[in-house]
Amino acid sequence: MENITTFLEKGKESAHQIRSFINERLGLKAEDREALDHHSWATLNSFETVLSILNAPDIDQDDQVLIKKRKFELECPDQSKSEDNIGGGNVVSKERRGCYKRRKTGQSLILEVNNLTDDGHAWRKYGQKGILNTNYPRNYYRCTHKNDQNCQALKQVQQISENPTKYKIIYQGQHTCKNPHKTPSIIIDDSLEENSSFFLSFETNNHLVAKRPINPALFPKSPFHANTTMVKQEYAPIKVESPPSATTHDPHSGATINQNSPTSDITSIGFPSTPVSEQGDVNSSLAPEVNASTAESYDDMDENDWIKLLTMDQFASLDGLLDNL
DNA sequence: GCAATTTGACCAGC
DNA sequence: GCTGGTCAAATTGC
Repeated sequence: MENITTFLEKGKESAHQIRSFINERLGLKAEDREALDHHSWATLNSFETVLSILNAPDIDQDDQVLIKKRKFELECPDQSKSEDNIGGGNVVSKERRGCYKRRKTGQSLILEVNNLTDDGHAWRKYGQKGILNTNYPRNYYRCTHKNDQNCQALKQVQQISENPTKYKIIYQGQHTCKNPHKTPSIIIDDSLEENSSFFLSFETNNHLVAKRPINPALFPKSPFHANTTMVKQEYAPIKVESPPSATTHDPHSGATINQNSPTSDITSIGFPSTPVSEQGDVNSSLAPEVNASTAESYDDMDENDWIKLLTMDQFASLDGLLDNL
């Protein structure tokens, strides 16, 4: 870890020097200077981002979680395993109600989509909650394989008050389950990408990962790019209160579902500047256009993988700029 | 009958 | 005390 940090610090410093060098030694036109500013900022920001993640006080937080977990286990024996051996009756079950470990906001991925479709995983709804200052309830999902494979992935889906045709999806935790029946990837309609904006957010505890929209081309193979043929209506069971003009009634579940299109049109994936609980809707107006790509599995990619891509892309951009000078 | 969803209650964190 | 996340009994659908 220390080596990584050292290398990143050096890379950051080098990027800074390159920027200074170009700025001072070369007579740039205003537009070139602007481009240089943009790319150098992005490059430096990438280093800052990675460093901030690596330097996050994870160990301390993990320790705290561990302590709380132990306390929880003492007071509330593991519910999934002890359901049958703690006295067994409804009375005991009721007494244990609410005895759980509430998750602290860990790393989360925030998406803003036009439609709700399959993201390649099976989810089971476990709650719905009205949220203050919002017109629509927030739906809570956990991985279907939570019990059989102890998969800890969670997902929240909420229709955006200001723009009811869109939904904010928050993914928390990573899938540890193996589900051969599900194809990975989030689906996006190529046809809409031209005018779409992407924001991607990986949040850590109290940690701002980035403050600025990123180029979606950074994620040429991201799960947010896919073709439209893989779409499956995953969310039919979700009771969402869409505007009358854009909704229909699902005969299967009785739920109201969005009818805009069968695709999952991700319009923004954000780097919010505030924690999940505080941030408003993700601003998509600043992001550049999106290039379409094909669907692939990115289940294996974690936050650092994306950041590597991000960093590499910024270097490539800077490289291209230098070539043109 | 089983699995998934609904929904009121409970509790942690702020 | 309020808000949001989770639990679990009840309900619904296949």
